[in-house]
Parts: sequence; C-alpha cells; structure tokens
Amino acid sequence: MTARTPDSARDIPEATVARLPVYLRALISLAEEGITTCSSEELAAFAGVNSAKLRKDLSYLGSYGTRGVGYDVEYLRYQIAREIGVTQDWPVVIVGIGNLGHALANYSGFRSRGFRVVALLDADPDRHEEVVAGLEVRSFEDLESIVAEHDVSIGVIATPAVAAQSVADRMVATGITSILNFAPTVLSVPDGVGVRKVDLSIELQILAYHEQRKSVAPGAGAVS
Amino acid sequence: MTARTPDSARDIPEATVARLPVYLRALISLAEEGITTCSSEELAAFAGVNSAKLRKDLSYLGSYGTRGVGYDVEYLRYQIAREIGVTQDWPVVIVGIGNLGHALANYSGFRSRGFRVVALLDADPDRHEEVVAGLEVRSFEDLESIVAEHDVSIGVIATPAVAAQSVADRMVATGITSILNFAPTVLSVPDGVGVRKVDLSIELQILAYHEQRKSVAPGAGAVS
DNA sequence: CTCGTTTTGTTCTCCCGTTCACAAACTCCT
DNA sequence: AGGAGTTTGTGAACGGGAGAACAAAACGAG
Ligand SMILES: NC(=O)c1ccc[n+]([C@@H]2O[C@H](COP(=O)([O-])OP(=O)(O)OC[C@H]3O[C@@H](n4cnc5c(N)ncnc54)[C@H](O)[C@@H]3O)[C@@H](O)[C@H]2O)c1
Ligand SMILES: NC(=O)c1ccc[n+]([C@@H]2O[C@H](COP(=O)([O-])OP(=O)(O)OC[C@H]3O[C@@H](n4cnc5c(N)ncnc54)[C@H](O)[C@@H]3O)[C@@H](O)[C@H]2O)c1
Repeated sequence: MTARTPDSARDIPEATVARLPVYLRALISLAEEGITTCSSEELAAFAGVNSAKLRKDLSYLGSYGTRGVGYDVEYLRYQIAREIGVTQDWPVVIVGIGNLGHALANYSGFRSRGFRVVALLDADPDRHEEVVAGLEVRSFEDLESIVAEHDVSIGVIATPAVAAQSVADRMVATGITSILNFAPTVLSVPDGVGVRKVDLSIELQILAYHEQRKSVAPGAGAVS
Repeated sequence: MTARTPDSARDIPEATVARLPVYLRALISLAEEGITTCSSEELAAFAGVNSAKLRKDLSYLGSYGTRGVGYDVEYLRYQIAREIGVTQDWPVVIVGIGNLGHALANYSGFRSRGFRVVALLDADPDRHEEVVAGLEVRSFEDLESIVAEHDVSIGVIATPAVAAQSVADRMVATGITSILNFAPTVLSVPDGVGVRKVDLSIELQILAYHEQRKSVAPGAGAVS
C-alpha cells in the first residue's frame, strides 16, 4: 500500500487514453477465447503495441498485474472499462440521418460498448417518421427535449459540412458536452466541450502521401 | 537559393502530414469564397491550429509565402495537393458492402479529393449485381483482376472484424500497399504496407472518458 | 532612396511520449 | 526453505513535436 491514490488515478496521458479502448477490445477477445491470464507481451502483441508501452500505460491505472504471472484478463478488463467509463450506459443522439447516419444507426458496435442511441434527428421533414434500426427519425427541433429527457451528454454529427457548426452550437446550447464530428469542418466550441473528429478523406490523403513517396523513393517505411 | 532541395522536400514529420489535408481543405474553402491571398494567421484560424505551427508545417514544403504579404491561395493549394499526391487520381477498391460500405460508396467527398472508387466487392453472393452509386457489387474473387486492371494501390476494408485480416492478406497479395481499415481489429501486414484505421467506438470511448472525468472533477479541460 | 510596417521562415526551448533497462516481486521446483 | 526463472512496474535516456520569439524579407509611403 503506497502513497498512490487507491481509487481513481490522476491525469492519464492523452496518448494512453486513446490506447485503453484497444486494450479493452483485446481483453474482450481473449476472454471470449476462454483465456483467463495473459502476460504484457501477449496482450501487447494482440493490441499491436510495444509491451513496454502497454505496461507503462497500465501503470497509470494502478498495479493490476502480478509479477512473474501476468494480468488476470477479466479483472483487467473490468478495471479498464471502469476507468474509461464504459461500465455505465452513455445515451447518444445522432444528427443527420443520410448515408452515413443510417450506417451509424444500424451499427451494433455502439450498443455492445456501452453506448445507447436514444434518438435520430434530421432537419429534412421528408425523412421524419422513417424508422431506422427501430428508432423513428425525429425533427431536429426535438433536440432540447430529448437531451433533457435522457440526460444526453454525447452527440454525433453526420450532417453536411455547412450545417455542422450550427448543429454543434445547438447541441452545446442544450447541454451536450461531447461531440463526435464526421463532417469535414473544424468546429469551434466553448472550453469544456470535447470534440473529436473522424475524417475519412484525411486518412486517405495520408495514405496517398506515403503511397506517392513509395513510388519515388523505394524502401520508405510504413504508416503508423 | 539555399542548399534546400528545390523540388521535393525530404522527410516531412508525420504530424505535419496529418495536418496538410486540413490546410488543403481550408484553402479550397477560401478559394471558393474568392479570396486570393491570406496570411498564416487567417489560414491557421480557418484550419483550427496555431499560426506558428502552420508556418512551420508549410516550411517543410518550401518557401511558398511572401513576407509582408502572406500566401497566394491558389498557388499554395496546388503545392500542398502536389505534395500529398492528390493532383493525380487514386483508384480505390472497397471491400464489404454492408451498412458502412454503402455509405462509403455513396460518399461524394471521395471523388472531389482525388480518389476514384473503381470497384465494390463483397463475399456474399446475394449482394452481387446490386448497383450502388453506379457501380455493380462484384465478387471478392475478382479482386486480383480488378487491382491489375486499374493499377489499384489503395484498399478500404468495411467487412466484419473477423474477416478483416484475411481480406487484408488477400489485398496485400494482389499488390495493394495502402489499407484503410474500418473493422475494429488490429491488422498485421508486411513492412512497406501502410495501414490506417478508423474506429468509431474508440472515439466514443475517449469522449466518454473525458465526460466521466468532468462529472467527478469539474473544470477539467477539453479534448484535443 | 529610406524608413516603417507587415508577415514569413527559423531558431530555441520546453514538454510529452516512447523505449530501454533493471530492480522488485511473485511462482515453481527441488 | 531456498534458489532459479519469469514478469511486472518504473526510473532514466532519448526523440519529436508544440509554441514563443525574433531576424530576414518584402512592400508601401513619403
Ligand atoms: N457517406 C460517407 O461515407 C461519409 C464518409 C465520411 C464523411 N462523411 C461526411 O458525413 C456527413 C454526412 O454524409 P452523408 O453521406 O450521410 O450525407 P447525406 O447528404 O446523405 O446526409 C446528410 C443528412 O443531414 C441532414 N441535414 C442537413 N442539414 C441538417 C441540419 N442543419 N440539421 C440536421 N440535419 C441536417 C440532411 O437532411 C441529410 O439527411 C457529410 O459531412 C460528409 O462529408 C460521409
Ligand atoms: N456501420 C457503421 O456505422 C460502422 C461504424 C464503425 C465501424 N464499423 C465496422 O465496419 C465494418 C462493417 O460494418 P457494417 O455495419 O457495414 O457491417 P455489415 O454486416 O452491414 O456489412 C459487412 C459486409 O461485409 C461482407 N463480408 C463479410 N465477410 C466478407 C469477406 N470475407 N470478404 C468480403 N466481404 C465480406 C458482408 O457480406 C457484408 O455485406 C464492421 O467491422 C464494423 O464493426 C461500422
């Protein structure tokens, strides 16, 4: 029993936070295969990272391993899930039910990882009352009441880029404090509101850059 | 005329490469608004980054600005596009035409940024001959011939996680050297093959982590 | 032509993240 | 019980990126 705070560890580095979900996924896979214990080496290989990095990452959460033995899969799985916050259920709203919005609404990976889609919203009246994945598409005007009713703090934006900022503003006004943005635009939000973006075109352009490099300078390395 | 190589700059940092597409998008927006010149301050604000960082990033490409004036929007746009490699057309294949694959196939942002979807492939015979976004869904067995015919080097994986590794192996075997993976799995590929992943669940879990933090420790900062 | 203003390109410093390397801690075997 | 073998947790070195600050360069006014 050291001076470490026993319950919740302080200030986990951002890079580590981004990898914890990967470890969690790896642990779930191992548990499904009936494996009850694993070493940092094995888990690291499964997660595609260096074992030293894995151990350092896990050390920010506490000392959950046993020297000479390794980690208990189920125990570590729970500890990471608790640290990330996915032991509870997070209600989520999706705004913009077009091509991408439909795919997101139908994505089962949401639910299995602690996120529950409580509403699908779209500005286009023609889309209203359409039922997608068991949920009726509702008017964007209903945002306030839905957020209040389900205590939603996470919103997903899948509208065209031109609408994204105004949707974000409206989300923030209703009390949403975390936004996942699929529209190719930089969102500006007040301090305290978290934004993450997913931009498919940027990913492809990064691949294209390295691809172009390969053809002129053979032997150039891979992409992280 | 310094000792700098005039044509293609060497070893651009990875962090810079990831931001160049953002600058490119900002420049395109500015050009569409009829703006012909902009300062690093303006462009940085548009791209959501620090102006010093922007200037440093651009300096890796060369000296394309004019001191006391700023950057010529059209000229800089072309230089970045050339550096990334999106002045040419990149043929792309998408494998796994389910919920997500449909959305990707219908996404117009591909084409407008220099990527051309040349084929949609799926292992399920029931999906074959369905026409999505003007392209017929074809058998996964056709991968070799399609890659050879169109000289494809970039592949997108939108299959379930269990199939992703085998699809990746097959892609690599046919000569594809860049993969964009949407399946929640770590892919292992040979050196020289670039892989980037997009994992929606991870993004949500990162948001959830910070969200949980906010509720216990108010005043905690935003997410990058 | 000269001076003041503007803005880039670059240098310098600091911080975060990665990786190595090893002592501490635990198990198992004799 | 003790020693050999294994594996974690972490201190320390290292590398890369972020941001501040400034010198160099271009432009315009007078
Ligand atoms: N389709 C893809 O695969 C893909 C991939 C990457 C990024 N994106 C981005 O995701 C976004 C959505 O893409 P999409 O293909 O689904 O477009 P889409 O046009 O099919 O769908 C957009 C939907 O948003 C709705 N909408 C428009 N303005 C709105 C507003 N102010 N409030 C609420 N809803 C509004 C529209 O009615 C429409 O249903 C775009 O920004 C696109 O660039 C799409
Ligand atoms: N739907 C989403 O919004 C979403 C979001 C994030 C991640 N993902 C991930 O993207 C992937 C696809 O999701 P989805 O919702 O489109 O699933 P889906 O089940 O709707 O589609 C998967 C498609 O892949 C095809 N397929 C299966 N095995 C194949 C193989 N070996 N070769 C070629 N094709 C094969 C199937 O026939 C099916 O058409 C999954 O890994 C999912 O976890 C989806």
